[in-house]
Amino acid sequence: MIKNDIALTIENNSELNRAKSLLMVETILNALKKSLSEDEKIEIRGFASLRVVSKKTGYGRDIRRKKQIKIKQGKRIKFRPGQDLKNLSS
Amino acid sequence: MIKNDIALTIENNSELNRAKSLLMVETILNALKKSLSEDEKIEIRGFASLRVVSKKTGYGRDIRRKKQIKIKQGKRIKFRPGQDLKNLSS
DNA sequence: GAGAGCAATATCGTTCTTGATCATGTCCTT
DNA sequence: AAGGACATGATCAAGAACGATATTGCTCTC
Repeated sequence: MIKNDIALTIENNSELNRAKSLLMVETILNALKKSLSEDEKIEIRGFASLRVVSKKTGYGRDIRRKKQIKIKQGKRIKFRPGQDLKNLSS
Repeated sequence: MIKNDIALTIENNSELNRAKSLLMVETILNALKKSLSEDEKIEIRGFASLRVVSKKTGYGRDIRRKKQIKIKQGKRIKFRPGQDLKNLSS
């Protein structure tokens, strides 16, 4: 399933046309991104929760040269499946 | 950010009222769940991708009794942040 | 439909998640 | 506003993911 399919789902279940549906998908995604960028957690009961956690790993590996390389510290997005997703994937 | 906030985002960016917006969120989530339950992968460029992978770990741990316990094999949902999410969390 | 733009893959050592479960905290519905 | 429902945290060890990068393959845009 790709982004267009999601827009199609919106189109089929609302009074919005295709273009507006696609715009709607973008709007929602941007809202989610913004929420995460502001260090908020996203919690969608029954589906999943997303949260930003800090990375601790400070190394990596250069495959070609086969040696360790330094990695800049940063953050990571943690995804936790909710109850419904756990059921379908158990 | 929680589910109601997402519905609010829809309400503010479409001709849908609150109830329809909430219904829209459920519709989309159900489409995503169904997609995953059918072993499809979800790929939203610039945001993230979700895919179902089979679990390999076959053990667990009972904290109270402090001993290993068997775990039934099943599936797991893997989340991979897309470019935009990587940027905001780097 | 073609070209451009991301995602997928392989690699390997260290860090981190997975898994069950109860208690607690947070959210949603009545 | 309160109660019911669901997420969170703690716990431990072993197996899996993470990280960079270039190439390949799929997706999106025009």
